[in-house]
Amino acid sequence: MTHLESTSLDLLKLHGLRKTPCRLAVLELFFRERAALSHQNIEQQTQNSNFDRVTIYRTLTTFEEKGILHRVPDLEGQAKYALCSEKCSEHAHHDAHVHFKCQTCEKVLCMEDIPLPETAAPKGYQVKTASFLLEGLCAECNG
Amino acid sequence: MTHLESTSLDLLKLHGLRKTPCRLAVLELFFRERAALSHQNIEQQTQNSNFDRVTIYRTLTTFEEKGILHRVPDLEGQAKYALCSEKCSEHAHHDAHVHFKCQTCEKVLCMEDIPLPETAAPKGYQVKTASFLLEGLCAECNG
DNA sequence: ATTATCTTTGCAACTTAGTTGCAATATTTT
DNA sequence: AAAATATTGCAACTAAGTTGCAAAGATAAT
Ligand SMILES: [Mn+2]
Ligand SMILES: [Mn+2]
Ligand SMILES: [Zn+2]
Ligand SMILES: [Zn+2]
Repeated sequence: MTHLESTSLDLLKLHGLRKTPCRLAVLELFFRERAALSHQNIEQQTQNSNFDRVTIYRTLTTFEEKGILHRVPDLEGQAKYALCSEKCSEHAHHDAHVHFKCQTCEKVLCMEDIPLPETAAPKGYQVKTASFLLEGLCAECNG
Repeated sequence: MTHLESTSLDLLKLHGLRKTPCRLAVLELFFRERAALSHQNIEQQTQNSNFDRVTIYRTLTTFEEKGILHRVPDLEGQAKYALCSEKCSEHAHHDAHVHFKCQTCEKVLCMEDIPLPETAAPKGYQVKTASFLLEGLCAECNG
């Protein structure tokens, strides 16, 4: 059993989810890639396993509910997901960090270290959540 | 000719676009509502005119290209559009402001007065554009 | 190890968003 | 009024996402 396999297994147990090939494969994929992934990305990168598209959709939804993955703001296009920090749970997500999308390699990355900038809410408005997406060139593509 | 009609007409002329019922209706709708609108919103709010869905899609695309409308980051769900400031043109958009989505009335608003917060780009990364979406209760719904 | 219970999967069918080609129509220019 | 050009509507298509349900699989109890 590889390292990623056992980490993934632990994560499933921790959240009371059954160990299934699709769930393990999806988790391992997220651990290997360190970027946000769309349903389509996952389908392509697990082609040989031939999981049903619906199963992958359901896996993503389940993981989001449990606090294993969070949705990442990818304007235009499909929903993307990324691994949550340990703070997240079934009850609440705590993924208030900046995200970065590279215009060259298209990767979307969580900048866990960059907190969301403080926001001057206009008077009368009550801000509950915020999301901040930067776009440009990632370290790799910037050269 | 109402005020909105003539404003809309001017805008079409200014961008070298022909005056058509669909384009006028869509522009007037944007001037009346002051919120971002999706294709679906527009289709519903112009039902009696019975414009073809495809025509509405093309109208939105054209307006975006010309710098009349800009896309608004609405995570999940369909693309939304809002009126651009006068600075925008065929050649470049200049809509770097904060957007606000009300969790109650679902309206998405341009906060033209709130500029984007300065962003500490992580080293190695080159930031080119950014988008900041606040969510919560709008002034109306906050009561 | 077998069985019972409860979860997850795969399939088929459906919905909604968005795109493309093309002929008919409307708008602008001459 | 006719010619030139831009826009529309239709039909057909692709892609994303959802739902119901029966069969298969995982875990827990015996
Ligand atoms: Mn993230
Ligand atoms: Mn705006
Ligand atoms: Zn890159
Ligand atoms: Zn509101």
